[in-house]
Amino acid sequence: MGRSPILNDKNGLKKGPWTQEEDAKLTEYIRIHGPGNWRTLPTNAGLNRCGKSCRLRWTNYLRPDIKRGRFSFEEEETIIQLHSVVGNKWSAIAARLPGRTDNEIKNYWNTHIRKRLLKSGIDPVTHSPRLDHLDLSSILNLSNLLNLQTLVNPEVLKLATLLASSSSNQENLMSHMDQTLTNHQLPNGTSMPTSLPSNHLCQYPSPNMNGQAVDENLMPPCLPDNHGILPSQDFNLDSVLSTPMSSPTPLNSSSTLVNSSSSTEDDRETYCSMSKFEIPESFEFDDFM
DNA sequence: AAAGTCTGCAACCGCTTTCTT
DNA sequence: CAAGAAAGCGGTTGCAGACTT
Repeated sequence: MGRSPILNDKNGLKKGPWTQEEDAKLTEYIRIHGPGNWRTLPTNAGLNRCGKSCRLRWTNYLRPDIKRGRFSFEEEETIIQLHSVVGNKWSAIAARLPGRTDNEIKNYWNTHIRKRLLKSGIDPVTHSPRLDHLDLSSILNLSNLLNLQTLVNPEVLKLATLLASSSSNQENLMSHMDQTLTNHQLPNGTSMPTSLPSNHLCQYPSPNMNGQAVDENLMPPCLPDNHGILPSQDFNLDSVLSTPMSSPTPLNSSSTLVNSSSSTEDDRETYCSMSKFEIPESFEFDDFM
């Protein structure tokens, strides 16, 4: 694993993977002088590296408080939950996971969690179910797992059931579901946008309330605008975010709703995370950041 | 067994924010 | 207050090893 073999930049500074000798020099120097002043550190420590590279090596790898190895279930839960609130703010997430670096969390997200969410039919950007990426049996599974009766119009689920048991025309169904959702009053009192892109059925209220198709790449990272996540009055985000996670953090637990017989272990974990984390209506993203 | 492909992750890049003078 | 330096951050790259054909 790692980077290209030894390369030198135009200033003659070494790039690429660190050797044990370099690690030892850096560690020893910081042990004596402490971290900081990264510009002069390489010279003082006898390293032919740029300060930035030294800082990165220290913060991401050599720091003594870094926890290495597999992410625990609780850590993974926390990452998913926090990501649903702050998006790709890896440093903010890392601040709540003692011993984990933002880089490590980012990598873990991109290589493990993101894929698993996609596989489970959940959009890793919005944390909403993606009906366009699910077969209908998955939709039904998903609704059971998430206790989605509160999120999705029962008629939609009924339609999905019907279609799952027959081979009806899927396009017609989606069109019908669209219309159904449009008329559906949301549990928090708001209404569906008048025209919702059919491929974003569960992201309501839609990020684009004008009813135009929404390019998910242009969407902001999952702001707490109820993209399929409903507010909970008794949820206190501050208490969650201000508490570094040293033990399992039971948020707003509804994990008992998870149907243990209807999905894989991985899927259950993912759905469990999705169902446990709820955002208060009064949540202010700016305050958190 | 060899070749090709996929995966994981350390490290780099470049932009933004914060600090210092 | 402005400018430059330092630090922070998120996105991306590219290699080694694992896996598949």
